[in-house]
Amino acid sequence: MSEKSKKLVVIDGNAIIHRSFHALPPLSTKSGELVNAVYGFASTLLSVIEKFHPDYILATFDLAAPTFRHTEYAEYKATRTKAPDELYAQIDRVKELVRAFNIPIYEKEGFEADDVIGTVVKQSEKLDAGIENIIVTGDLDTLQLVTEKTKVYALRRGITDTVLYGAPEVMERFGLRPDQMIDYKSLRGDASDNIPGVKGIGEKTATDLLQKYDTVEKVYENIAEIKGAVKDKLEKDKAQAFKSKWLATIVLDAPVKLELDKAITREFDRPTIVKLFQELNFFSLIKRLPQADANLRTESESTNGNDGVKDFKFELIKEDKLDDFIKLLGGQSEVAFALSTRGGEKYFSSTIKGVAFCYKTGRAGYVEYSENNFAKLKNIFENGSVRKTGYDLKYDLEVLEKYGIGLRGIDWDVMISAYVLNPGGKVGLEDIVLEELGEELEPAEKKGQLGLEIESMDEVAQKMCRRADYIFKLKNIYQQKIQEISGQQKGEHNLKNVFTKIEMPLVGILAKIEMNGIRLNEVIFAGISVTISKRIESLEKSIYGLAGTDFNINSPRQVAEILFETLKIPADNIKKLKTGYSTASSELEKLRGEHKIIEKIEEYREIFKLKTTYLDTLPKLADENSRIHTTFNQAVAATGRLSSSDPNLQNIPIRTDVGQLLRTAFEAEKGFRLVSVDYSQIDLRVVAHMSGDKNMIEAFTKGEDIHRTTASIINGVSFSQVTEKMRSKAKALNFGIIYGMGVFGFAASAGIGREEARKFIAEYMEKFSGVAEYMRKTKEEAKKNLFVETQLGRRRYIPEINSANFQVQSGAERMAINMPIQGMAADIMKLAMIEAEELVAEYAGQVRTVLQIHDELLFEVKEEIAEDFMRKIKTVMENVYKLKVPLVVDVKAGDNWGEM
DNA sequence: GCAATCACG
DNA sequence: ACGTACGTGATTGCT
Repeated sequence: MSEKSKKLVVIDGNAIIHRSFHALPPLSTKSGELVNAVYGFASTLLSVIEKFHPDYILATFDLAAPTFRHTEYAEYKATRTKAPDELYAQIDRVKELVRAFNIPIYEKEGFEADDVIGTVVKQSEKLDAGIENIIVTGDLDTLQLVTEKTKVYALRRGITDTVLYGAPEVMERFGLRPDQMIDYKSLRGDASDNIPGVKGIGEKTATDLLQKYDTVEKVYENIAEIKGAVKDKLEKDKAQAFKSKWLATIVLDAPVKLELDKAITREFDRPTIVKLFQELNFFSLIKRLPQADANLRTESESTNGNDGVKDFKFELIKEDKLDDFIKLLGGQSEVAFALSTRGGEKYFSSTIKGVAFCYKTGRAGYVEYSENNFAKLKNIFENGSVRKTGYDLKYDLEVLEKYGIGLRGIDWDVMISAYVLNPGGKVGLEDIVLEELGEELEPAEKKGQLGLEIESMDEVAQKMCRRADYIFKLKNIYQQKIQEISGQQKGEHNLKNVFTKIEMPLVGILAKIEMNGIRLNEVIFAGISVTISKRIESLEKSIYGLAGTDFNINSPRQVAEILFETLKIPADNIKKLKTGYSTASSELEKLRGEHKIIEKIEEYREIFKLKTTYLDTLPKLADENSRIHTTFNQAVAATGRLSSSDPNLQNIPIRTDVGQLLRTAFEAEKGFRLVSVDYSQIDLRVVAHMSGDKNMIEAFTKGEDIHRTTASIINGVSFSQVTEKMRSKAKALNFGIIYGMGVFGFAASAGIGREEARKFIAEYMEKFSGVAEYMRKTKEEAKKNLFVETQLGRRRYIPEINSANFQVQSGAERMAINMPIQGMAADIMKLAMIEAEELVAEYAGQVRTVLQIHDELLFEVKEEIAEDFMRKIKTVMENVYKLKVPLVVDVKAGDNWGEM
């Protein structure tokens, strides 16, 4: 064959659906529809198109009606357990997808997909055109169809690992010709289809017999030659063997007709597929869609009402045009902008390359950075009546500030709006453009091989203008979505207020906190570091001595090997992981006293962690004033909390002695004090408020120690009779409430047996019936709505709440319980930060906010006014939101964080 | 790039 | 019968 032959791909729909359904995790859409099999099918289809570039594609499916095999042989496939409804529901989705791809569907009542496949493949083989057939399937049932012209492309282990079977590959794997696969099944049987075969003959014997005698028929013709048990078995099941052969033989003349011209791989309906993929949340697959040619693309996009590509005009604004451009921008009430920067994630290490402004959809201009250009643009940036939309404005705010530009008129941060609409979801600009507009956006910074910029100014301009344009469009989409959801929410609290009254005002505040930074005393750190290094060395030595050998203490695997193999410490109670026994601290704790090495390892772990994560790292990040600047992530946590990274300053140690010591290095500048303000028991107060539980409200109203009160109620003793033990169990119980505990989890954290734990929980639920009822209702609502909300209207979607998988569902229930609590505490703290900022402003220059650690705010305050500030901030924070119980704030001051 | 571990609220 | 409390981020080892 000198000419390149044409290719026909025949897709075995049901086989791929089954394979994907069982091999893939239960992916579901936002609306809770399970779509893992659809995903597997779509992904397979795209890889097949990419890999084979077929000239023709068609898909086959089984139909529900019984086939001729069932009619003739009642036991056929009788042992199959019916697949769950969740699988059947996906078949229609797959067909919808196949239609959108303009791929013809072949199916025939009374026949199985395999018969349809066999028939069309034979018909194709008979054509003169010299077509190469490729059967795409999830099992090996069609291997018998392999010939010179036909191959089988099968998925194995998951859906990414694949094998292409031609005759040589079949021979290699089974030691038989493809057509012998029928005979092989006749003897060996096939449990999944309930094809009996010959009882007692397995893979090995079947292969041996067929290698010698070729077919089942010839095996029986030569039965006299065969000896012993095999002969007996063959004779006993002779009828069954031939019946099996009949069952296993794929029909090659089913009443279907291959119509090649209708199977031509044609331009598929891109907008429909993009829309379908969006609906199914297959964003990664949109990217993998083959590019349609340019003509078709424009045409299809305009029919989609999406004029983004066609009607997009951008301009590189040169100096002589800048005044006109600024005039144009100054006349707008609303613009979107995208700042182009170079130099990294952190504002203090980046420089401005330029900026694109979009003043209406499809119209944007890019201005390259120069001192002169930006001196002029400053007027626009600082003009509050030109409302601005951007993406991750906190960063832009910081970078511009460095250039002496104070951004004003901040209206909309697209990243934040994406977050409030789906917290925990992806919020990268590339991600949301794909998600909302179905288009691919190239990443902001394109690096050449040496990390050098390789783009021309025109390219940069176009790219940034496009970004600004997308930002504008996304704002409109998100605004509508937020409006829509808010309309469905009752009362004054809704998502729109969460966005405009909480999240947007916070953007600028967080920028300030980040820029303030916190002062680190590097000398203290260096001192601790020296002491700790020595201790680590000595621990290493004694651990190696006790183990009798050197090993890497930082490798959990090697630690497990030493403990449980070398030293033979009994591992009965130890949790097992995929890789072997766990050596987590909770497990090591159980082993204390078994061997001296345990405590050493525990101590080694603890201080090694402190050294590598904090002592060695933080000093490197300090600026010329010894201040460290974290990044607060406002669009990450699914509950509404902030998170902190690069470095994370929300997890500075405190629980251990060394941890405490470490905190003393975080200090106030000379002439200032650190003031720490933290909400006392805010999570439990929120629970009391939300549930309206009588006992809890009473305890907080009276200002009692909540854990002690809980202990006294649960144990039925008076307040003064509560022992430390009782209190600590009650504390674990209260934490459990917040986390949606189970018996096991509570038992583990309280250090008691399961039976005792069960009793405690039961007792709790009875005495705190308001809490129990609240939890029940929350779950019920979550199952109905597929989301939960805080009282202020912040929402989290939890589609897995109705999962058929018990474990997934329980996990979702715990999230549903926890989010309104943790989320409302976060809402309150965010409101407090906004009001605190007003107070901070009153003390211009004498107070700066330096950190937020979920329920604590840290300020750096001029000594003279510290007392005054402490009094006022307490009042502000305690009155920021009215609960059914008082909000209590503890205020402390010190020269460093460790003192408090 | 993931698993295991551990720092915090 | 199953695995086990919510939410984060950083480090190390290992494939």
